Amino acid sequence: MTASEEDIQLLFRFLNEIGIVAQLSGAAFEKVMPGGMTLSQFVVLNHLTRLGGNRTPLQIARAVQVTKGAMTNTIGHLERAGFIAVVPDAVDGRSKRIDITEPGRRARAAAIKAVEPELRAVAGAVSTREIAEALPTLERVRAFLDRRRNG
Amino acid sequence: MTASEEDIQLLFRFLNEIGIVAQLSGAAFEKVMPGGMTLSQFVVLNHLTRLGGNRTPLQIARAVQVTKGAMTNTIGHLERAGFIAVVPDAVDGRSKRIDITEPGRRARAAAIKAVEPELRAVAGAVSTREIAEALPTLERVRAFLDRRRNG
DNA sequence: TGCATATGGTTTAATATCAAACTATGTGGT
DNA sequence: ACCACATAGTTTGATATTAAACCATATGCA
Repeated sequence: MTASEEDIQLLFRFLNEIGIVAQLSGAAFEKVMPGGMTLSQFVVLNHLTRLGGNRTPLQIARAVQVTKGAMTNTIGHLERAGFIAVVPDAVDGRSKRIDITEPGRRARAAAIKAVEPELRAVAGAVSTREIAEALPTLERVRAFLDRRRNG
Repeated sequence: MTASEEDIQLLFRFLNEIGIVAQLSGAAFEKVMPGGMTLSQFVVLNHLTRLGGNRTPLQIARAVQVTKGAMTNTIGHLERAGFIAVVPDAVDGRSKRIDITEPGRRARAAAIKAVEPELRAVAGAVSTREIAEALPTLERVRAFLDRRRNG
């Protein structure tokens, strides 16, 4: 079945709305972050915590959808802050291995604590049931765009 | 009813997913744009087309959620490209009035034509019915964040 | 072994964005 | 009329990001 004109309009509005929500929530996030932690920095710490450490910068960059150059920058900040440990890869001389440190874990926990009130506020305004229903759709869209980007 | 821990987790994932979709779709958008038109530029042209011209830069900035500084920049590009007309406001000496031009309309149409295949591809991968269902939720979240940002 | 090519990471140049300072104009109250 | 304050837009300085060039190391193949 081919998409009608209204379908296109709909999708357009959908993506437009997503763009704005992303912008607003990202800004709100950084506003409450302690110690000037950045969203990108947090995302890396979170990734390392949830999926485990011992990852290369490139792996992380791909996972969080930024270029390697951007990851070099973020990694630098996190390392200078003492939130991650960076060691050369034992077997591949080109590569590095990243692990979160104890201070890093604490910083992540503090960050989560800081956003929690914001998230609660959202949860108070929008039923979590509909959020739960919308999430799979978002995931499908993301998966599609992801696939399309790579090939 | 107060939000449970899982609700918070859910919302977090939700917003995270939104951030990634926004990034991927924005990048995909600019990739197919003709003449190096930028997403922000398109958004302004689109806004002027849909809601009518004779608007001030500040109105547009607020509508599309960027700072006035960013709007100064975007307006400059669009004007240099001949896509908008900028005239001083007749009654308020501080202000300007923006209108889209014929070339601007054509550029917008061309832009839409260029993204259409992309949107069709998305529509092929994700049912438009679920998109339609998710949209109101997004709008509610956006409205909330918007309200919260301002006051 | 050695060379072509691929891959991990850094650097560079350009750009968009933001917050905050600044300029100029309008507005309201005394 | 004046002065304090608000508002529209621009400018400035900092920063994150990207794409592309660049370096160093690995890998595959002759």
